[in-house]
Amino acid sequence: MTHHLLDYATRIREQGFRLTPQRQLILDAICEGDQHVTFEEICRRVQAKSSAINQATVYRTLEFLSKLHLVTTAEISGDKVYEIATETPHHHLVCRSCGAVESLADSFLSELSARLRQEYHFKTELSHLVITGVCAKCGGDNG
Amino acid sequence: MTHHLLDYATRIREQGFRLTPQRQLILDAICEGDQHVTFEEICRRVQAKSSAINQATVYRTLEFLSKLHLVTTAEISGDKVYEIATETPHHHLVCRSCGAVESLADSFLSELSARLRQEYHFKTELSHLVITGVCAKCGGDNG
DNA sequence: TTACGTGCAAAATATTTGCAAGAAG
DNA sequence: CTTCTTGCAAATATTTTGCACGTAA
Repeated sequence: MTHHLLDYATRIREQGFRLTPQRQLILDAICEGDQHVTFEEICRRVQAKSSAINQATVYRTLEFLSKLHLVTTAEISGDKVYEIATETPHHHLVCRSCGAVESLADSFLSELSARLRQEYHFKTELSHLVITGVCAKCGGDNG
Repeated sequence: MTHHLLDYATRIREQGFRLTPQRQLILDAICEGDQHVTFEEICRRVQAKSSAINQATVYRTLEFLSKLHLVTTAEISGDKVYEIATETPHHHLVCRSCGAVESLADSFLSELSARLRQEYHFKTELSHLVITGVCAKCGGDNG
């Protein structure tokens, strides 16, 4: 996952905010996790690089980045997780048994979105949908 | 929403647990909310009827009822909410703008479930899926 | 230089736990 | 009776806040 830090910098500055080392580190920390990252994990990564970033700053920064739509949030098996917001939305299959997380292309949901739009006039904003179930490995599924 | 308390009683006793007044009150409180209820709301309702039920009991009971699959949980715009588990699953459309919550029949998701099962061997357990977006009223949608 | 951001520590919230007393079955 | 449950209060955990100092632009 490439980390277009310059883009982030621009998008932050465009809104009249500053790009601080703390914000960079936190963005890095989220990017490095190849998928979802918890608050705890973000703190760990960030503090490995710069020992003294305050937790309060992490809380404030995550809220800040969410407001700017640079970061999205979801809840996976009871844990709040963060992820870099991407151009093309994607979603996740989470196995209730082994906890495995698999990505799911947005196209899988386009039909559903279309129906909801037509029948309910509801415009889905599925940037980060989490679908729970049992994966192939755990289900002993063979058809 | 009918409250088949006897059924709950049976299902609780079947597992070797007891049906206490506290558990009844908490089940009532969840049923009375015509849709999702927060922890806070449950406490309020419960304490309106029996002034002195401890919060710790509510926490423990909700966990207990979840384990028995009598109650389901979801996260709606950052709030953990509880709902009575129904025979036929149903889901929710939540408007990010006005907060309105609309129910969605499970049939809307059957196609998606089928595809995930076929292509991923993933068995969905969508007891309480929350889809965020913008509702007709807020979207100014007309087609 | 001038707000915007951060660190810090304390406050406010939220959740969990141990244990003795109470009660359902 | 038996042991599952509750209440209570204390222990933890989590998140928020105020304020003075630091710093990006």
